[in-house]
Amino acid sequence: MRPGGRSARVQQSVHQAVRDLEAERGRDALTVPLIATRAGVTPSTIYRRWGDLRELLSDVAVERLRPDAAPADQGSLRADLEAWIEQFAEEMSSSVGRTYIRDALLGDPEQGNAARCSDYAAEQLTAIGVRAAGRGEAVPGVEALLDAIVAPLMYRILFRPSDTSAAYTHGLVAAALDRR
Amino acid sequence: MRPGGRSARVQQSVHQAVRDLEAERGRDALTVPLIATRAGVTPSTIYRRWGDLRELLSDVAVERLRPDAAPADQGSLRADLEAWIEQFAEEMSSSVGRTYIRDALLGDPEQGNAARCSDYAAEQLTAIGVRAAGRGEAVPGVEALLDAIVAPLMYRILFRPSDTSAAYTHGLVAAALDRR
DNA sequence: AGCTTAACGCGAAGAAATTGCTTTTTATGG
DNA sequence: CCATAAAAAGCAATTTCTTCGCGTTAAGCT
Repeated sequence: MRPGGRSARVQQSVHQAVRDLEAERGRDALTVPLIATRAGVTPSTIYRRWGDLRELLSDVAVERLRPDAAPADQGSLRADLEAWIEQFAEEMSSSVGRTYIRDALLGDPEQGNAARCSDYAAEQLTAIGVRAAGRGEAVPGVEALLDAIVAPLMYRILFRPSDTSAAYTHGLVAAALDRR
Repeated sequence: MRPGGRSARVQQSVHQAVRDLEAERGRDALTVPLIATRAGVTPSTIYRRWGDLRELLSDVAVERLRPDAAPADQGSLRADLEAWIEQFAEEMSSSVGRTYIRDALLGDPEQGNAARCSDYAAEQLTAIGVRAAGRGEAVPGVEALLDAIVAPLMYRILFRPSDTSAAYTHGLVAAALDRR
């Protein structure tokens, strides 16, 4: 592996080309030759590095799913969770959000990219949990929060076009915190 | 749409070809022309009917994910749920199971096939619930069961290569039933 | 039975994927 | 600091897949 120099430039310009073309022509119009041309690279370079279009899109999708800020402090564990999951739901259930999730899941035989998505959520929840513990609040484990809050939401988004409103997500938070 | 006659035969032979070739050469070796030849059909027929390989694989995957029997009666709601989710987890977390889930999810812009997967689980849970209600047991709603039992399991399978053992799934059942 | 038209077959044209070979460039060790 | 081994990218030819127009077949309907 060569992390720097030309390789880095190629990766960057290819990723940028994907983002640009996605915005310009829509995701379904993306092809490897098209991306390669825009990035100033030959198609074989992309095929050799990423394998196929799906894996490339998967990489780009994971980057876009990375949270850009720490979860906001609302003063209490419950409020922090409610605010975070509400925003999370909004992003993920949108048309683009769903597409990114699916892309991240698909082009990824080794499950690595999907795991990174879950790690992002876990990191955010951990930050919320640490802050709450600092306040002296009782905090469920991250696993429990993933199971009770993130998983039901993602299941709905992926499998069932159904309610993902704040009313619903807040209910998930309540169920997670009010458990015996 | 023409459900019968030649169309039905084509669909059947194409689906059969997918299953056969999948077993013979592995899923990654599948291509539209290969499937078409095996099915005794021209490639353009497949492209016209299914659009692309992903949608075809999605259709086949959903069929294979359809439960083949009603959930077994273990004498109580808790035991029924435990037995059902345990078997469900075993099937879904296997290598083939995960592949089918991903295929069903991916080749499906309209979300129809993914929804059918969820419907299968909902049907099974409903059957268990109706039986338990007949015994006079208190039964959570299907939505609650999906959120509390199915969703966490599927999230783990899709996003995090982690524990999906009976110990874990039975814990999900306990959490679902012991909720206030 | 006859009619309409959805669905399939065929073949050509165009686009994308794969691969061997060459060239460039990075990282390392003298 | 240069030499060198090897990784990564470029190039081009080949193979394979995809799309599309047009003719043919056969469901479904009256």
